Amino acid sequence: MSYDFTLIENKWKKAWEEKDAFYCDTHDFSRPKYYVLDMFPYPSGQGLHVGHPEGYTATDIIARMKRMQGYNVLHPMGWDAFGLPAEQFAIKNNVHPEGFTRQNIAHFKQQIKDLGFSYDWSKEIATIDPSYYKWTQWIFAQMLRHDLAYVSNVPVNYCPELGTVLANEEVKDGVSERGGYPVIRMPMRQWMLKITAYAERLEEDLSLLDWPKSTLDMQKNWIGKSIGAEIEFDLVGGHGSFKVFTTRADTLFGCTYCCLAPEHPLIEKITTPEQKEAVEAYVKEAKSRSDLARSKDVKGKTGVFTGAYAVNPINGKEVPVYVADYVLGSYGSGAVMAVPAHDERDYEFAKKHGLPLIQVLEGDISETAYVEDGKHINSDYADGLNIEEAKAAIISHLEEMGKGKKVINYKLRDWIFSRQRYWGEPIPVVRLDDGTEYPLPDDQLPLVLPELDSYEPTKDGKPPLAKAGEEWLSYTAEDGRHGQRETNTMPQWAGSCWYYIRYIDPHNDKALADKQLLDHWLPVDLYVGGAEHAVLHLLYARFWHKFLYDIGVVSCKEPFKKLFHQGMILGANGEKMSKSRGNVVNPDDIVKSHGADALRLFEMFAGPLEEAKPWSTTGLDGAKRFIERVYRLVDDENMVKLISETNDGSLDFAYACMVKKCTEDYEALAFNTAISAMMVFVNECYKAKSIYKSYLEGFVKVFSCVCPFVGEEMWHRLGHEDLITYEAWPTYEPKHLIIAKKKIAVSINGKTRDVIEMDAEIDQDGALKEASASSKIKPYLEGKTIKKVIFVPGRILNIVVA
RNA sequence: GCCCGAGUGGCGGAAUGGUAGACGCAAGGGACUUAAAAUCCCUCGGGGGCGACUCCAUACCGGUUCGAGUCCGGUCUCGGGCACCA
Repeated sequence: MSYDFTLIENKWKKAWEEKDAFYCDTHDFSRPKYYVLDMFPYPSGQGLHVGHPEGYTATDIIARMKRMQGYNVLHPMGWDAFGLPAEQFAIKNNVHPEGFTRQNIAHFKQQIKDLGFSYDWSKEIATIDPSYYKWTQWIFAQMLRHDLAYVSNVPVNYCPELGTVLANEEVKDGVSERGGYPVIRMPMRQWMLKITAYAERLEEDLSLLDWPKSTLDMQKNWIGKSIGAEIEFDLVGGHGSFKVFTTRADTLFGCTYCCLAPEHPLIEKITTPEQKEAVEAYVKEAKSRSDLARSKDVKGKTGVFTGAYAVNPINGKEVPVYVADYVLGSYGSGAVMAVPAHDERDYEFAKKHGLPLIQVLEGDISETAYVEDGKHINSDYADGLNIEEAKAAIISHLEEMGKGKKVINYKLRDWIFSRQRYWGEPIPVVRLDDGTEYPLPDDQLPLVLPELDSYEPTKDGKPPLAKAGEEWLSYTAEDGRHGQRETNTMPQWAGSCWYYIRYIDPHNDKALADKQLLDHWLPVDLYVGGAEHAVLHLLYARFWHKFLYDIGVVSCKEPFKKLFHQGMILGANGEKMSKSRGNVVNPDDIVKSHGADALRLFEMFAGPLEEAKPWSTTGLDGAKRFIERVYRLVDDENMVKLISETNDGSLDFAYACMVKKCTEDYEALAFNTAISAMMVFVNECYKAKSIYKSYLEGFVKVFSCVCPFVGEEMWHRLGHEDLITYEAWPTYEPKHLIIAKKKIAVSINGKTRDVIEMDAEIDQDGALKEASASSKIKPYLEGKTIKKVIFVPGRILNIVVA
């Protein structure tokens, strides 16, 4: 009977389900906990992609190993189910998006089960369940009560094609991240979350995390902490003052003009009548320009003179005030002091508009601004100082005058949190007739999405929920106050900000989750998902977690202790898989043709987990061939005969190596090398005269983490009634790793000239003696003097001669 | 432009500063078979030599070291992220 993967996989899939094999009793605190989490998928209409099983297999291997190591393992799965594609499907077919979404979830779930992942389905959640989004809404209401949510009429990224506003993070190069549609800037009433209030902690606590360096760097850059100074410039003629932000206060003596952003409130006031027309025209154009147009002419450096002058507080010099759109209204104070000699942008602007340069650091400024460190000149008391010294001197001088101080700025902006869509969590707020925003009391949550006749926005651009009818829209509070319900919904990110919390206690209707359980289970020990979420989801989730920490819901500062990004599975041609390239592989087909175990093994063996790896049909064949080779150990008559209850010692070394390597490599998520160690062991088994049964069992345990179906079948065939799931993780005798004879490389002046087998315990003199006797070494030593000998026990002997 | 990361056989990839190419894929040769598949054995970075051997080789240039794919400095190429953040 050869390897019939379909039979084996169906058999054990059924058995696991019947025995509820992967159920996790979260109340069992008697064993150490391990929480291993996947980024939950958006259940799209296309079903699972071969990219999904990569990360899922990685976490599944860890989950299975940890169970065998005696941990109480929480390994859940759920659905990030609100989202645009379902809404677009609903609009097109005029059906409710929920039906389509539920159908997709069912399909995903079946596909995931077919792949043998050991999820505890009793913990399953979907962000679209009212029992789930009740608590998403609750968190939002709490944020509103804590002044972290507010309404603002801000210039937003509006995407006409999608009919909604997007977060800064959702816009790339001036087009929507999803779909690539043009985005324009226009002012609109929006809900905002004050993520900026957490900027410092979001930056600082990155140091607590075991995350990929690239992701930490990306978050750091996104938060964009920058230490500098705020300096006040008075306007000539008593029109008040404005503040600028600079990280180069040391160059203040080199300031030759100032620049305001087109959005700056002072512009209207200070512009002289002669300049009025030009300034108004410039401001009007600058405001209407999209981000895309702005970013396209970075080189342009346009701007106009306002006619006003400001006083440089350090030396009383009057400098002209310009308005230019290279100054951003939303960063710092929306105004800068320009030092063209030492800032590239100011240099460009000054050259273009004929403004003077004052050099305050030694260096060449004939072609470009000089931005390196150096000695200050033309700077009065700061002459001769370097950048850091000059900064300190000038800032403290400004402080004395009351004209400046040290400040910290962040690039991070508040999060635009409302969307003009139907298929999202309704924002649980009523705008009372007196204009206040009233969060719904807890007992009125969840606020369930109302049924509508159609799902597109209204003709006059209002969100779909505006069509819900007066009965839903009109609201009267218990105290008689009246208002209108909010018709915006939350962005897709909302539900994914806290789902890892809900898995711990998914059916709780009194709280997000029981506090005692949260304290026990958080933080997540290992979180695996795509690098595309390096800033968006992972920053938002950290923000919400910190808020929940502040209001006492959770007791740890960070949600995800260790993070890992799996690399992409590329098409066989090395390009990204996509329908248009025609290189998409469907996992269902592979399960049918090669089996789930082969798919899992192939994806883990193809290369390092974090690297992008091309799909390979022959590689998949190879994976299946290895499984067959493993399976023959318990299936092929001649091999079965070799299995022995007594140990002849022939596999001691190979077994110890395999267990050690696999345990360490699994822990490090280095599955490709762990699998190669298993291959080496299996090759040894084929060479051995007998196979010690207990070694074979240990191997099957390790192997079953990657290939659970065939692993379970082999375990059964080895005579076990119980599932392999909770068997103890294999150990080995450390002494089996010690070998008596080792091959020592002998080199002369660093070049290997011979490899000699020596006693492992041999010392330098002994090794030198053996090496000198070698016919390959002798010629190199004749007539030479040995100047130095380097000996690394068990590895190398290097003889330096001259 | 700035910030990360990566460049190793025909291919995917291994190598605590210590025998470069583990393990696998592909290819070639052989065994078994009426035949095929499967399986098993052998070869498999490049040059030179009948051969024992020998020289070259981890993108490129330099450095540190007894010894560098690995550490340091510079260059090039590719991938990812940010992008007028003062």
